[in-house]
Amino acid sequence: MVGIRRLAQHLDISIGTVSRALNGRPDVNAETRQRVLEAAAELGYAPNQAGRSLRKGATGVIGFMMQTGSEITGEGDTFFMSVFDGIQAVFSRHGLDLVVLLCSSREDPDAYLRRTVARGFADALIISATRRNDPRIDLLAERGISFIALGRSESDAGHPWIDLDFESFARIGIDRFVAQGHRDIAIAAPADDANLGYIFIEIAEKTLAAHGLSLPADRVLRSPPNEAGGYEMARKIASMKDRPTAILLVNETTAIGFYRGLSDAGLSPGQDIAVIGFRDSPQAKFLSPPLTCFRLDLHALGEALAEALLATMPAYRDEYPLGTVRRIWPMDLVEGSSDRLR
Amino acid sequence: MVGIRRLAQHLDISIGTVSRALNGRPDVNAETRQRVLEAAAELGYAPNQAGRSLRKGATGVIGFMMQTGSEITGEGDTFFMSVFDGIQAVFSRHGLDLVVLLCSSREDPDAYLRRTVARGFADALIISATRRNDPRIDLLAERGISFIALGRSESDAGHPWIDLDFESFARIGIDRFVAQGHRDIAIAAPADDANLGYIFIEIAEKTLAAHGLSLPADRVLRSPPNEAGGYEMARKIASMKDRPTAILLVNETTAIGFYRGLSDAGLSPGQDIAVIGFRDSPQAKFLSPPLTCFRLDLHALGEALAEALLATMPAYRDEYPLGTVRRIWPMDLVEGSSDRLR
DNA sequence: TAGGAAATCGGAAACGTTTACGAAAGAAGT
DNA sequence: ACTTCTTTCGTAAACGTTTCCGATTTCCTA
Repeated sequence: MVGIRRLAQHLDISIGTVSRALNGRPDVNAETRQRVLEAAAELGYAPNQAGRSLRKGATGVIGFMMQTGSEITGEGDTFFMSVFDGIQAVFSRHGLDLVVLLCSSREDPDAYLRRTVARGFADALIISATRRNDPRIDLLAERGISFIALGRSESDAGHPWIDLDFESFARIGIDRFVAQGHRDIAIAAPADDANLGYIFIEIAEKTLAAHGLSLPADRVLRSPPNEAGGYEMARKIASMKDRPTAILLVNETTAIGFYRGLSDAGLSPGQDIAVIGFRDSPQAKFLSPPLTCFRLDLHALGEALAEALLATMPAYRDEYPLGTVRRIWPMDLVEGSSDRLR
Repeated sequence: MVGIRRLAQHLDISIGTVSRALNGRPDVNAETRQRVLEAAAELGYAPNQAGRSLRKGATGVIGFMMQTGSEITGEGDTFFMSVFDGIQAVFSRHGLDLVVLLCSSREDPDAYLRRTVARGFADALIISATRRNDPRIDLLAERGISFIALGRSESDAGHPWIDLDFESFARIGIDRFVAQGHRDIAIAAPADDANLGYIFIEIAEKTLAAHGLSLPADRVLRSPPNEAGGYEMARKIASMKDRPTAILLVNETTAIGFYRGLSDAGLSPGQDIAVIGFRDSPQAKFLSPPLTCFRLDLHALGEALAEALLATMPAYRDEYPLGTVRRIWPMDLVEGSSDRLR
C-alpha cells in the first residue's frame, strides 16, 4: 500500500505539501499541485481512512441503521433502495458515503447502536423503524451525535425527523369509504413494536370520530407487515360473522397477501370488501383489481433526509442553515378500483 | 469522548496496561484487569475505531457491496436480508461487523470499489451481481484483498465464490416440461449485464439439446429482473402467433408481473402456458395458481459465504483451514400447479 | 534600496491505539 | 547469598494523516 510518505519521497517534497496539494489547500504552487495529483494517480495513492479520520476526528461516512430480517422484509424491497438513492444523491455532492449498518436480528438494537456509536464508525446516523419510546434517540442526543429519524416517536430530544403523512392517508381513505356509505370500517396495522402502528390507530380513530363513527377493538387488526400477515388477516375477516365492509391497510406488502387470502376464502376485494392500501409498490401495481393506494416520492424523501441531517452537522451548518426539521412527508392518492364496491 | 488515556489516569496506571487488560493479554494482574474492566464500563469507554485500526491495520468490518436501485429491487426483498442474517451469524462469533457498502446508481461500480478498497474501509469484501467479465475481481485479487463473490464469473483470479445451482434449475425444469410433452420451451433471463443471464441461457441450451430440442433466438426472452419486466414478457408472448407452450423464469420477482401480464391478455399460467419460476419468495407464495419453483436455504448460504471468506483471511486461517471455496448452492423443487397444463 | 507583504514550503506535533521492549520486584532454585 | 526465572507493569515507538507554525524566497511598494 502506497502512503503519503512514499508519494512525498517519490516527488522529493515534504508530506505536508503533498497533503495540502491533495486537499486543495490554497498555499501550494499550482505546478506542484499538478505534479502531486499526477503522481498520486500514477502510484494509485488513496488516503488511508484510519489515519485520516484519526487526525480529523471525522470519517466521512454516514450510517443508516437497519435490522436484518425485519425491515426490508416488512416494508418491501424497493422502498429503502429508493430512499438510499435519494440520500446518496445529496451526500455524494459533499464527498460523504452512505453505508448500511446491519444490526443482527439476534442483537438488541439499542446495544448495537451504543457499540457502533462508541466506536466512532460514522459521523452521523439515520435511524428508521422508530419505536414509540426509542432509547436510541436519547442515546444519540446524549452523546451529541448528529442524527435524523425516519419516523416519529414519543421520545423527543429536539431531534429532526421525517415521517410519512398517515394523517392524510387516514383522512382521505376514510372519507372515501364514508362517501360511499360505509359505516363499518376496519384498519390493519403492523404488529411489531414500531411506532407506526400505534399512531396510525390513533389517527384512524380520530378521523372516524369526526364522522361520528367509532373504531371497536375487533376492527383493529394487527399482523406482521408482510404477505403472510395480510393473508392471515384476510382469512380472519372472511370468517367473521359480521364483516367490516371496508378496510384500510397501512403496510404495503400486506395487500398482496390480503388479496390472496380473500380469494382463497371465496371473496373478492372491491366486491365483497372495499380495500385501500398504502403504497403503490411495484408488486401492488400487479394486483387485480387495481389497488387504490398512495404514491410517495421516495427519492425526494431520501434527499430531504440527507439535507436535514447535514443541517444538524456542525461541519455543514453554513451550507444548510435550516432549523431542526420535523416534517410530514406527503403522498398522493392513486385511484384503483379496489375501494368501490361493484 | 473518554479515551484510553483518561481511563488510565483515572485508574492511575499506564495506558499500556489498560490496553492489555482490555484486550485480554496474559501479562496483566487479574485484579488490575478487573479494575480496568469496571472503570471502562463505568466511564462508558469504547476503543476508538480510527486509532485502533490505524495501529492494527485491520478494521473488524466486512463489506457487502451492492448498488442502489439495482439489486434489492431486482432480486426481491427478502433474498439479501436472509443472506445477511446468515453472514452475521458467523461473523458475530468473531467480533466482526457486516456493513452494506452502497454504490450509487450514478457511480461506476468498479470506480466505487477502487475508492473503497484504497481507503481501507473494510478488511474483506463480498461482492454480488457478478458480471461476465468483472474488473472488480481482478482489482481485489491484485491488491490482495480477501473477498468472495456471490455469483460466478469468467474473470478468474483463483478466488472463492458461491453460486446458485442453475444447472439443476434448468435440468429439472426442462425435464418436467419435456415429460409432459412440451417441445416448444422458452426461457426468460435478466436483461442486465449480470453473468447470471448469460450462463443460464447456455445451460438451458445444453439441457434442451440433451433432449434433442433447440433454443431458437426468439425463445430467449430478456427483461429487467422485476415485476414490470415480467409483465412485458407476458404481453409479448401473448401477442406471438405461435406461442411457446412452456417457459422457465429465472428471476424471482418477474413471476408476479408475468402472471398479471398473462391475465391481462386473457391467458392463464398453468392453462395456456406452463410456467416454472425461480424462487419461492414471499410474494410468489401468493400467486394463483401456485407457482412451481425452487426453494433455497438463504440463511445457510450466508453462513457458507462468511465461512468461505474467513478461510481466505490470514487472521483466521487457523480456524478455517479450508481451501478456496468454489461452490454451487443447491435448491429444491417446490411443486405448484403452474407447470402442468390442465 | 529597504522594508513589508505574499507565496510557498518543510518541520513537527497531534489524533488514540497497540505492542515490542525493558525494568522492577518478587519467587524459586542452587 | 547469588543467580535465574516469572510476573507485572511502564515507556516509547509506530500506524498515516492533517495542520499549525515558522522559515525561506519572491514580489511589490515607498
